Amino acid sequence: MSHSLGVRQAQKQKTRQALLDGALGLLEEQSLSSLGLREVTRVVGIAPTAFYRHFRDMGELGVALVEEALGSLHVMVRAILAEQDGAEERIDRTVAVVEQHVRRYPLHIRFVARERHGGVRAVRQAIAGELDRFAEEVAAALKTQPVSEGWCDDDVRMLAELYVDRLVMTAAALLDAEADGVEGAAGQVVRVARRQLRLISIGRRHWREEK
Amino acid sequence: MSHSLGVRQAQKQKTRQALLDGALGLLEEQSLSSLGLREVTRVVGIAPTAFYRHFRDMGELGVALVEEALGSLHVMVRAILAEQDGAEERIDRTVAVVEQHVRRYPLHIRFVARERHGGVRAVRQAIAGELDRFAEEVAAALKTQPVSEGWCDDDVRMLAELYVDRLVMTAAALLDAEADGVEGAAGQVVRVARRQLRLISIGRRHWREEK
DNA sequence: TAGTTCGGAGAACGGTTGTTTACTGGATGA
DNA sequence: TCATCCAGTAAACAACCGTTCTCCGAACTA
Repeated sequence: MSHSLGVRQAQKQKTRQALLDGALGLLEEQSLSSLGLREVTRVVGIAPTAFYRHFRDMGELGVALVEEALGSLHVMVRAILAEQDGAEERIDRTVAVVEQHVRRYPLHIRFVARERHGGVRAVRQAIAGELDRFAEEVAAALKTQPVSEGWCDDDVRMLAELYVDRLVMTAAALLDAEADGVEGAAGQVVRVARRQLRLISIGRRHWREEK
Repeated sequence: MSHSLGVRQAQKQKTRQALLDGALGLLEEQSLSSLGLREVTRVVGIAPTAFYRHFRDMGELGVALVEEALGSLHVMVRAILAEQDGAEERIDRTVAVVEQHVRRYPLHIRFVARERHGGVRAVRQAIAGELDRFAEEVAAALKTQPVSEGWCDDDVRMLAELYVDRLVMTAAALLDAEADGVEGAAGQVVRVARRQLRLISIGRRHWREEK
């Protein structure tokens, strides 16, 4: 396999990616359900009708964007879960990774936060499903940690969901803070997020001894 | 003051409310930035041009909806904070109130969850500001509780934000669960929410003794 | 009662939308 | 080399959009 793709398919994937990128850019300042097919093709520089060669409608493009956006998030979470330090170091590292991810993929974060409860059903479901797999992955990692000894699977899962939600919310808040341009707002968000994770971590350590 | 309002103004407020209600209904299945002016007036049963007698554009109507929706949320939170029972009873009561609120004002909840990160800047800012006042109110209530002794204001505030976010997320999840129609999904959400609040509550009790 | 105010109606505007149909020309594969 | 495929083009369609301007009639005010 000297060339994994023919010229034909390579070019097709190229304009497909251009459509995704163009749409993602436009979605910085509007939501998916108001994004027009013509608007996207205009930005990409192709004829409106060419859109149909790649997606049936904007909803399908949205679902493709979900896979792209949450794929990059998966990388982020794996980077966090790989750490084996103490609780405090892990928290600092977690928030730092989130911060860096927001700076690298701001449009992805914005898209996920916006369309998670957005107006397109198929996209909402795609995000929900992906975040679900996400929580499952986090739960599996939490389970291996010594602190989780004696925890039932349901409790680990609810903790994982708490973490995932918090990470997404923090990322969105961080994005808003940077967009507002208020000096120091981002730093404030980071410091609050650290303390919130710390409080959850404390609750986790004392979970078993209560009931 | 036998009649607080003339027939004129009363009728105006009536159709204004009809516009808000009509828009809110349409917003169940789409987002604000894709909602058309004509679409709303058509549902209400008035001429498109009459819209301008009440709002400059859809963004302004959105901001008005924010005030209406979060006004009802304020009532909910006050009901929660008024309780003076033990931690466990308060958690059960909190989740119950949220559950009942979701069932009474599903469209308001949907709107807030959707437009919190939505495509209309003015509406986003209105929601953010309202949730901020919200967190402040919760923080003030938390501060009076014995558990908060020795807490600095910043820490109380970060806890309040954690609670507010959690409540909004729970309400949205509850709404989705009921919309999906899966039997028992709502109950599952409620049980998870209770345990998450319990874990946060435990973290809160052991906060001071760490660090 | 006479004059004014104003919420709403109606028609018309230029512009944009999604989608269809027919077509072109270069990559593809026998 | 030659027939086939297929990503992208071009034109046309009816439907809808936000907005302006003009007018009406009922509620107000003096």
